[in-house]
Amino acid sequence: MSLGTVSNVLNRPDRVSDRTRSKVERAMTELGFVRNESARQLRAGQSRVLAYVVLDASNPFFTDVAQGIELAADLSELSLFICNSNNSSTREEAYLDLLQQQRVQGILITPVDPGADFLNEVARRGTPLVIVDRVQKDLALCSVAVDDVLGGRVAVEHLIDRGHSRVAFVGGPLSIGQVEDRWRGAQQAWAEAGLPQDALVQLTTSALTVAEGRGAGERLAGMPARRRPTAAFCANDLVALGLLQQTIASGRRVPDDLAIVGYDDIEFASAAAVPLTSVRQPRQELGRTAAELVVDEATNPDHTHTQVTFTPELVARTSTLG
Amino acid sequence: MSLGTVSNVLNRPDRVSDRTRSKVERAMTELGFVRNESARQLRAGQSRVLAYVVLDASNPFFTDVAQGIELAADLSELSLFICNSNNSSTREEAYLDLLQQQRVQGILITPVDPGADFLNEVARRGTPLVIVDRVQKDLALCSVAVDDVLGGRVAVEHLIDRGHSRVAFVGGPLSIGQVEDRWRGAQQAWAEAGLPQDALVQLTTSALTVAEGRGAGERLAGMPARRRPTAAFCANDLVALGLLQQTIASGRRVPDDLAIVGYDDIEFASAAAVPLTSVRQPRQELGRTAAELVVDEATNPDHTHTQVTFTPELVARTSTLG
DNA sequence: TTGTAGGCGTTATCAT
DNA sequence: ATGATAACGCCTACAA
Repeated sequence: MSLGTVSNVLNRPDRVSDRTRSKVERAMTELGFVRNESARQLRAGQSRVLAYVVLDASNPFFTDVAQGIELAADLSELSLFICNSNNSSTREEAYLDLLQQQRVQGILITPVDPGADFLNEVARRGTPLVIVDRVQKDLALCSVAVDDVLGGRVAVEHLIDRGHSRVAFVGGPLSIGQVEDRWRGAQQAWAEAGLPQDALVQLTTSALTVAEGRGAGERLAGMPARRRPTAAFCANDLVALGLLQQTIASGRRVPDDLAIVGYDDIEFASAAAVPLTSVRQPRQELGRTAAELVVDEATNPDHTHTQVTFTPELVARTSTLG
Repeated sequence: MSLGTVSNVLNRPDRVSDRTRSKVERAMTELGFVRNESARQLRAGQSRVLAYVVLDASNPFFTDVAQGIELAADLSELSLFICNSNNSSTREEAYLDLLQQQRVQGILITPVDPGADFLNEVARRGTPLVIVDRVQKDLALCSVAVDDVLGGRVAVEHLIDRGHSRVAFVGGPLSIGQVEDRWRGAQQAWAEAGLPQDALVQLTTSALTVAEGRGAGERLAGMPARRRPTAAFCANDLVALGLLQQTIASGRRVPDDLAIVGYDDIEFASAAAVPLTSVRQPRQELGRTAAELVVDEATNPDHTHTQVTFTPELVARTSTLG
């Protein structure tokens, strides 16, 4: 019995006699043999792993996207590793290096900065990479995104429809592309309605978290009543939930004293103190599509880079409807 | 210029003359060279990666645990891969196989079934493994957990203190160890207060999700008023939020018509329709401690298996205090 | 059916 | 300062 035979037991069991095979198998379990994936991969040249480098693993929006990716990965019999960059460029780049070195089949990423050079660099070096939740301007990469400018528009148009003429945009930092787009959309809708520019107030937060939303609520409450907005459009649901919570806790009412629109329509939005009006993105589909694109890029020689854009949709609930 | 020199540029740059070194480095970036981690690892025998196999990536409780793990992993300069078993034993086992084969430094896992043989098997085969959020009965493994029986007790004691004498336990399936423990704790507190056994009603759900919580709310509402509990203790916050939402949506009031206690104290608990009383677990610390234990097991030859148990703490809010 | 040999990319040792 | 070489574990073509 030789080395090659053992390998055959693993890879072409039919070529091995029953007796030899069972003998080998017994030995394996007894000795606790575990295939060395590094060696296999070194020989094979590629792995059966996808990775999703996510901006914030604790934001339910991204875990839903991840679930969509998993769905598609399962169909292609690939495993998914989730890597949390936690909004840090440094961490993000470290993960990208590691994943390339591991020769994963493909990388999905919601990047801190979609303009960063090293993203294109990854693809140039041969690892398929798809941008999730951001459009890529230059067309050197695949991307799957939702039209955030449009999302910002529909949110603010809804508030205008409800009669609000003094509105706050709550979110930040603006260096986050998603935030900037939503803000731009908000401004467009505002301008088109012919409302005075200074009646759309920007309340910048330093992160898109519940805690920052609460803080914004305090700042809002501190404004003189005359200048105080009667409605707020938040850059995501976490901020909106924080704002909602702070507003109610301080004795003001939603939507009577302050109407609130969120963004993402995470599951908790409808379970909030006051069910939250929000701009829904097709989260799972975003993930599924992105995964299909990496797989295509990894396996189809005729792959062409594709930019998919989904359309967001306003879901109106009590927080604006009273 | 030979192969060995190139390797030296990468690993001991000081042994290479400046001219050669820069020449090699230039070539590398031009050609888009990427180190092959498989080959490195094959030679080195081990990797700089930890993995956390999590039960449900979309439950904020687990993402907070993961954040704790990341914190500790960073300190040891290890990367963390998050793998979502999504409550499936099959997926869980597939991930475990893959990770062992990849020779990761260590595995952290919140298992579907902490009694499963293959968990011990992993450790026996040489990959350090720590159980997170479950105690391990036999002491062959490290584990970090919270005393869920105690958690169940304090939750129900709190409700008894508030004067409730007919309480529902909402959660399931009971095959989930955490659920069973919390239910046991609830029963103990109930018995010790001398209350009639059948006044502690069990409302079983098929999963610990918001949707299941809503469903339980409907069943609760359907009970005849005489027998209907005046309070509910939910096996986790997701269920509690669903129940809360359904209760309010159907026009009943919390806590007047129904008091609710959740479990985990996730961030959304305090932002809920009615701020949720919940049993807090030290989530980040759970993760941090677990990571420290795997690292110890991986690096310290004198490592001894340790079972760490944390104590939960009741956080009383409006959903029980009115 | 079973055994043998070469090579995947990297690193460390040893010799130049 | 640089170059040659063996070894890590696995897989596969080929030989016996």
